[in-house]
Amino acid sequence: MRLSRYFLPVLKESPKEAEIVSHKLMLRAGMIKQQAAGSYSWLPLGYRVLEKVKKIIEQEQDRSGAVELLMPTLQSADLWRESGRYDAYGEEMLRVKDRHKRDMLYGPTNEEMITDIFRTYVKSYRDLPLNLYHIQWKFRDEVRPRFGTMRSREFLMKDAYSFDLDKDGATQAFYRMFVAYLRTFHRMGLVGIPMRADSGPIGGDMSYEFHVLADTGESAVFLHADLVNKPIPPIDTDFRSDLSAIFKDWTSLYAATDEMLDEAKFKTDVPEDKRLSARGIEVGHIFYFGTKYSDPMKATVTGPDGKEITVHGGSYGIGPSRLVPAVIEASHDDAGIVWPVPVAPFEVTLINLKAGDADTDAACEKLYAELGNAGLDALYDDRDAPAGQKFATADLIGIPYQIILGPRGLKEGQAEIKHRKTGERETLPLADAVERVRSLVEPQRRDKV
RNA sequence: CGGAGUAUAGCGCAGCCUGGUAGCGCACCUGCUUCGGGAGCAGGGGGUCGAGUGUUCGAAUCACUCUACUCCGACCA
Repeated sequence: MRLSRYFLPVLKESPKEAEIVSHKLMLRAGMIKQQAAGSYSWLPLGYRVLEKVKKIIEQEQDRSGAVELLMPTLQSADLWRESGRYDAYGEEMLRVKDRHKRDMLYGPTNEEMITDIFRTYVKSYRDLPLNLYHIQWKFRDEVRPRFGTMRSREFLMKDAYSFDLDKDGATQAFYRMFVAYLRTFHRMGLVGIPMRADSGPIGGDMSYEFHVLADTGESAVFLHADLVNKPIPPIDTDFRSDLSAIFKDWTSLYAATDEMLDEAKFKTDVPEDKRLSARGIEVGHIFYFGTKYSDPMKATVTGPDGKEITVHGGSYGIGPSRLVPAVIEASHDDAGIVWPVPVAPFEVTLINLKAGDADTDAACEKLYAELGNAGLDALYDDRDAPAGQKFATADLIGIPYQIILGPRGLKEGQAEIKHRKTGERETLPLADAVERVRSLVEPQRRDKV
């Protein structure tokens, strides 16, 4: 992408409505624009990050055996009357009427709709297990949206819904999502820790929240320090096998948010030097809900013995539009965002220090083409602007690597590479620059772990 | 929904108390000079001062009503 032809409205000062660092940086980096309380446009740079986050989620959902589809945002109230939630859901649900005065709603979630799809088509136990998911915009009319896209009213959500014959089957489905989530957050360059959550009226231990550790997180979390660097289940994990050992392994180490904290247990289960108090941002939630929807909505299949079986379900959410600020909260410095490679809008930016100078332009054009040929996501800053401005922009928008080229270096046949995260700079022959960046970027993509 | 604020150019702000027809920085446009960490000089464009009503000879400024947005709290992917 050539910056001169791109749309990147960066701001020197952050608009006053922004309170937390991720919100400020997303506004300053030209990633989002607020349109109303809790409602945002995703500008090109922000949209690229959101798409990368989505892609990783899709890859890991697919790997786990879940199947993607897409359901509408507007739903008929009738479905929600069936489950009883039309009246149970409060003001948070945005209710609208269509031209025929029919009651509609902007979906805050999709359990009813997916259950309707399931009961229409799935009739036999042989079709189970099944896990269907989609990534769609939701709306919850929060009393008080805040922190930018961290807590917006309209938000993007990946929600998966599993269907199984019985609780044992549903438990396996739960484990598959558990493992998929561990992998998903790791792949984004985050530390995502599963924490026992309140499972409400269902009870049991089948409700986990995943929290990203970040100093500015909204909730206090307490965990065993070994969880932070615990290796995730690898890419060749067999999702058709029994994953209970992985689940037990991870959940044997204590981790809880302040709401669920059992201080006595924290102290007895975790040695003192391993007790970690930190802050976390909730980015995912998985839980088993049994027959809560299948029962009233009559989602049943015929069993081997010819009898009708009410299916057991679970649902599994991840908030991509929240993950973007969560990554920023976990990774930034005074100069701006520091993107982990897997979700960076561009992996490398080429900075032409003297746009308009024929030799420098020619050398940059060549480099830019080579970056593309090497399979790198590259942003070429070809603007006619002072060097300082280009450096500041590159740092602000957080591209992991900067290749800096000006007449001075060009005369020596040298280019400079700056590592955004460490600030480290290296000077190397122009001809080696692309390969050097490629070798730095590739292992950090985490697409083969 | 309770409490507290804010609203003046794209962004950040001053002006309001003490009414006299709007200003600063950044951004934007033109020209020249610059060019390795958000450039310099000169010139220029852009605002029914959130909306409505009222008081007044005169309202960004005073009064009332409304709307939007933000913050703290209770609530949430």
